[in-house]
Amino acid sequence: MTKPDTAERILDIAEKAARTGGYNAFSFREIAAEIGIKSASVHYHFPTKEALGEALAGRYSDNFFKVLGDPQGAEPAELLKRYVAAYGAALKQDGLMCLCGVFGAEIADLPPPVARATRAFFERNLDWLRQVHCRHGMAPEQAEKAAAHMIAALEGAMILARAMGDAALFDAAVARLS
Amino acid sequence: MTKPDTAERILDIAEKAARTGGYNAFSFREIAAEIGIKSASVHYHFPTKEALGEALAGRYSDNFFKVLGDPQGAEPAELLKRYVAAYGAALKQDGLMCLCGVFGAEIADLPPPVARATRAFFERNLDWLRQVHCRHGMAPEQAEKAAAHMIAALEGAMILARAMGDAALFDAAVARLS
DNA sequence: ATTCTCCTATCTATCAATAGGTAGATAGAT
DNA sequence: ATCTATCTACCTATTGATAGATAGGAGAAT
Repeated sequence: MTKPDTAERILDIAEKAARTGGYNAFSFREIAAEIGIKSASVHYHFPTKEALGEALAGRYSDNFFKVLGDPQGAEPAELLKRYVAAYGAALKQDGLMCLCGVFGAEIADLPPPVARATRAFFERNLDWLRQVHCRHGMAPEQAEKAAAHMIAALEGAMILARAMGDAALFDAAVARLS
Repeated sequence: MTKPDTAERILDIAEKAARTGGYNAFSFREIAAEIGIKSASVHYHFPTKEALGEALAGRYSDNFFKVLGDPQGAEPAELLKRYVAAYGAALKQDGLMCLCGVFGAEIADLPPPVARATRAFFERNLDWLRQVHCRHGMAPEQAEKAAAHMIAALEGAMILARAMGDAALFDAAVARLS
């Protein structure tokens, strides 16, 4: 039989809540209640909230880049299309914000380890995009700007679409990117 | 003498906290402590937290569009430059996020009146930009996309710059806009 | 085979801190 | 005498976190 893997379920539930309302939107008690255990048992798997938040951002980042694949792999144009689609999927399939987008908005109030993990996500994004743009024949200076622009447009597009309750606004906002 | 105008001070303090850590980052007690009154007195000016949040978003929006001015006023190119500068000022002068950007990221967890006021901010943004772009000779369809794109890029650029602790990333991300 | 030991994962029970909110009193100004 | 703005004192709910007990399984020692 498939083992419950409580730690994974904790992360799943916490991620969903965090991507809806930020770092304060998930609590040990709510997570425990949804699984059907006690809040003390959640502390067994993640000793503190900041440890849970850090694991959350780390797993989200890893999953994200597993989908994107090697920046030196497929054709640059194809990779960029895949990049935009990854954000779109997070919004439309999950119906949620980007976890690190939410954390990024409130970064100054996050515990240092969570803030670090959030920063790492954006650093990896910048790095991945810089590589792809350079392969596409762009000068390093321009690649840097293009990378920052793409991240910004996609994170902002998610906020705008969710705020207005209109997923079509996401597509409108990022139409010029791909 | 200048009267204290407690309500205004409450809004100032709450706005700063909210633009740092979102809706849960400001509390009646913290606001009261910073002013030097009791939390019950804050309830006198704003009966509930959602009323305070709503007033917060409303005032932020009004101030923002007072800076921008009439979309039918100055030259379109000049207006767009002013628009980008307004976001840049919010980030660099205040050192804070856009209030409605933070609220937008956690909109699904906000009390309905606060969510409405946040949506109204973005609606006004879309409207203002649509008008300016149309005046600039853009077709309505393209103006809609361009408007959504600008809002998204600017909100996202603020998140990225704050998350990475590097204001230059804001300029890099929005370089192509103006 | 039985017993002892250890680890895993959960439980009960509780703590101190903080949250938003309310009732009712009070001082001062109009 | 009324209104404004504050106070004191309290309530209930929720938060993250901890101490200590418990049940069950795995492996080793007898």
